[in-house]
Amino acid sequence: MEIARAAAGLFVRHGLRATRAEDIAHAAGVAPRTFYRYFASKEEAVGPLYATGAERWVEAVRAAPAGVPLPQVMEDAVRHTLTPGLGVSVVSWHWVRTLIRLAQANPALRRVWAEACQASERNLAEALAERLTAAQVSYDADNVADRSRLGFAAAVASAAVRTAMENWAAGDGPAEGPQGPAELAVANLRALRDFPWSA
Amino acid sequence: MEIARAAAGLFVRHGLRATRAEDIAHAAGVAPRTFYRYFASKEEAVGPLYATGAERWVEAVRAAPAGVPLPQVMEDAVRHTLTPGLGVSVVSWHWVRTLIRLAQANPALRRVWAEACQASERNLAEALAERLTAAQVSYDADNVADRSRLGFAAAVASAAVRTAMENWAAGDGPAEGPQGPAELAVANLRALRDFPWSA
DNA sequence: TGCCCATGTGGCACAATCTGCCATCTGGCG
DNA sequence: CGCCAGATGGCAGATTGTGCCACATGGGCA
Repeated sequence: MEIARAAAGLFVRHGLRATRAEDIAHAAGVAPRTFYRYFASKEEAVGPLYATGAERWVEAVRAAPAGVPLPQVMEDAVRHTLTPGLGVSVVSWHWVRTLIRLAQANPALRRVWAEACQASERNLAEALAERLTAAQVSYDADNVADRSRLGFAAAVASAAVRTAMENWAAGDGPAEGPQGPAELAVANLRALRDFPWSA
Repeated sequence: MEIARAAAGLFVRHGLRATRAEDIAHAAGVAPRTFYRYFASKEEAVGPLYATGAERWVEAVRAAPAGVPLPQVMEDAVRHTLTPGLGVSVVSWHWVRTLIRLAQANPALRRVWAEACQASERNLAEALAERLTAAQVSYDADNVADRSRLGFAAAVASAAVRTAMENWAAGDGPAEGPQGPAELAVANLRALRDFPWSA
């Protein structure tokens, strides 16, 4: 989204406080009224930026063949999405880190980040449900306990990636190697080796 | 917080859209200016309501003796906090369910809920770090991988409770028994029996 | 007692944020 | 061409959010 990039640029350059919604609209080449058709507030404008990475990850999980075991699927998806140069261009990682730090520093932005994470979590839950039915595992969408278990599995997997991103962004380490977000996330997933994903 | 209760009442009675920040302030017996000293927006006003339950849970974890194994600690804390009549009065559970549903229905409120959950997650991470050092487990707060693992553990435990609450609130089941939030959360925690909480 | 100061509160003005309503433009389609 | 659906922009106005100052309260101290 063009507006989102304009907003991110202004937030980073001039600070969140100093940039008005009108400024973002102007920078993106649209009228203020149009801006408010897409976003309810200036903070929300960067939401799509937070969301795209997560969406790509869930997409990768969704696209995996049904035969591969789920832990393997998620690990592959993580490497595919979070390794610089594969999913996202190398320079973008600087922006990602800056934006996540911005979110940690500002309550309003932190809410946007938190909501983006939970949105992708719901998205992942849907993907997992599809995999379960495709694998002919008994799953009753109307059963509270079943839904709760599935939602929890999605939350756990999402958290593996989210906390990896947050901790990487908080430090100064490189985006590649064992300190990079991809390997941190994989380490988290490995800690779940015995997690009963489908039971 | 008195203001939070007033806000919740108005949100439920008249809807989020129809209640202005000024109305909340008036209902709580304070001036609009005072309202904005405590909350940056009318949606934030119910934040404390979302936060208190989570805080009580983390507090229970923090207060547990160092000798008890962590899974047991968290399970006890869940039962203590989420069983109607113990931590929260029976009638309050109706309010809790209503407020969580409100959050699911409204983007702005959903962000507040999401942020409250992540705040309690950070809180729990701190509590876990204290437990680790108290138990003399090697833990390096300056090491990215160590911090990531700890943050992930906190996220997983938080998610167990959060998803239980969300799924319970979304349905019509009772607040007690195997379909209640306490047992749903315990079931989630049980799925983590092999999780390496401190490694 | 009188003074000072920290803290919480209210009033006022004003900037900024949203939103409803309508006008305009654009592209597809019969 | 005439028409329509969807996206955009302008404008007015309600609502939200904030800086600044004033006032009240209560606690410590000479």
